[in-house]
Amino acid sequence: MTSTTSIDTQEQILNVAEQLFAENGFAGTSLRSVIREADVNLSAVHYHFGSKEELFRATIARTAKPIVRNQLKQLAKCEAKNETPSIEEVLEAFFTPALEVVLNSGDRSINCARFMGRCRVEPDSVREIAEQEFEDSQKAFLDAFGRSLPDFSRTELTWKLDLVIAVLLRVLTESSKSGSLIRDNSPETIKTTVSKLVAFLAPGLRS
Amino acid sequence: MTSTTSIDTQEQILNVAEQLFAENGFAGTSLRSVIREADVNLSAVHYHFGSKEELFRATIARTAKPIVRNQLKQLAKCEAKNETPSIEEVLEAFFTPALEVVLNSGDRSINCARFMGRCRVEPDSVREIAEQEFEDSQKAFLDAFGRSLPDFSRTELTWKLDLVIAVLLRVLTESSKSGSLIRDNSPETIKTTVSKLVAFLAPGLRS
DNA sequence: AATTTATTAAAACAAACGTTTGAAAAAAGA
DNA sequence: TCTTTTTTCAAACGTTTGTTTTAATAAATT
Repeated sequence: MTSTTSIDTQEQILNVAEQLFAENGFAGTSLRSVIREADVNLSAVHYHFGSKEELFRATIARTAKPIVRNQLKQLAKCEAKNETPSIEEVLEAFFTPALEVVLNSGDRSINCARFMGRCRVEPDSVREIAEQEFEDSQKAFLDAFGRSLPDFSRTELTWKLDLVIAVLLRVLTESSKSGSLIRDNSPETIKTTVSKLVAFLAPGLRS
Repeated sequence: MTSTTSIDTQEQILNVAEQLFAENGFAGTSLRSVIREADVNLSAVHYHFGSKEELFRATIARTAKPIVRNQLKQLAKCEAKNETPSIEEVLEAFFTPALEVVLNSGDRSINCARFMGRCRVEPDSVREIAEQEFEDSQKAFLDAFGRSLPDFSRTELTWKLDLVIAVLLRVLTESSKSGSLIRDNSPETIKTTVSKLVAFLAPGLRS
């Protein structure tokens, strides 16, 4: 079935595509620049993925799926322990999986962070592809916000969750730069980053 | 010198370029799509601006210059009144001019907001052009943060200012959508939006 | 070993890209 | 009015784009 070399080809294309999509966006990335750096034939991308758009979908799905899965799992766990968890716990369940998945991606960490950030500002047609991959998480956490902060309207919680995501993505995107919130990829760095983020945002969410 | 028709041509190109750069980014926007919608000749953009890159620079400069000027003015004013203003006053001096300029741009409001947001995630070569236009403001407000929050290190204040900008841009970008923080362009909406933003961020900045 | 399937390779396609050119038209200055 | 400058226009330049086609090679199956 799936021979070793073909898996390598697919993965190599995905890795390079992730980097170039992150740096130059969907429109700014040509398939030829991808195959040049991935050292594969131009036809390989159409053979394995079908089109440029399908390649984009596969690229975001690879990162989004484990994040969403772990976010929902951690949210469920903290709601099992406590019927109405605090907003701090909800934020923790939101941030931790994202930071873990991204920061534990080895060499891909920075690309995968910047790629997610970039997805959010792609043109509508491209952005929708990415948003589909996160919509389960987004819906679940908006509900969780509603239970933890019952005094606010749905619209108020909507823009607040939106800003929480903006902050998370900014932190991930800038994680490699000097003066960043994130210093390394160790487990305790993730924990302290999460609590810094929670401390930064929780008061404003209650206000 | 500058005939009426030529000013109209330049402005029309700038308006359309702003919209398309905002929607599709620098690489995703072709000069041909600009001139098509602006209803001018292809050569007009090279005649008036020189190149696609120079057109981009002119587009961001038009919005950035009045924002930066008013931010610095308001910051100076509030520091004249009070040697060490509170972080709330500093945030207010940062947010108000940006919201005013963007929301008072008539039809261009949404394009000009989304364009600024997009500039921040352009590839390095393009992003630098935009960052040059804001660097005076960014430097001044980092210093102001340092005076208002003397207990934090420069690196801590750097990522905090960075997140403040991320939140501001997200609010501006989403200003047209339902469930947004901003409901209309009236002066009192600007004031209440600013105080909501200040309330949302100031506690986290002190933490 | 023979045959079928999966994968890679090279070449070509029309369409769209940023930029340049040289001439026509419009506006301004004398 | 005549001359000069400014602005517009159509056409073409050489590249690059995503995709398709056809053939060659490698791997798996029988």
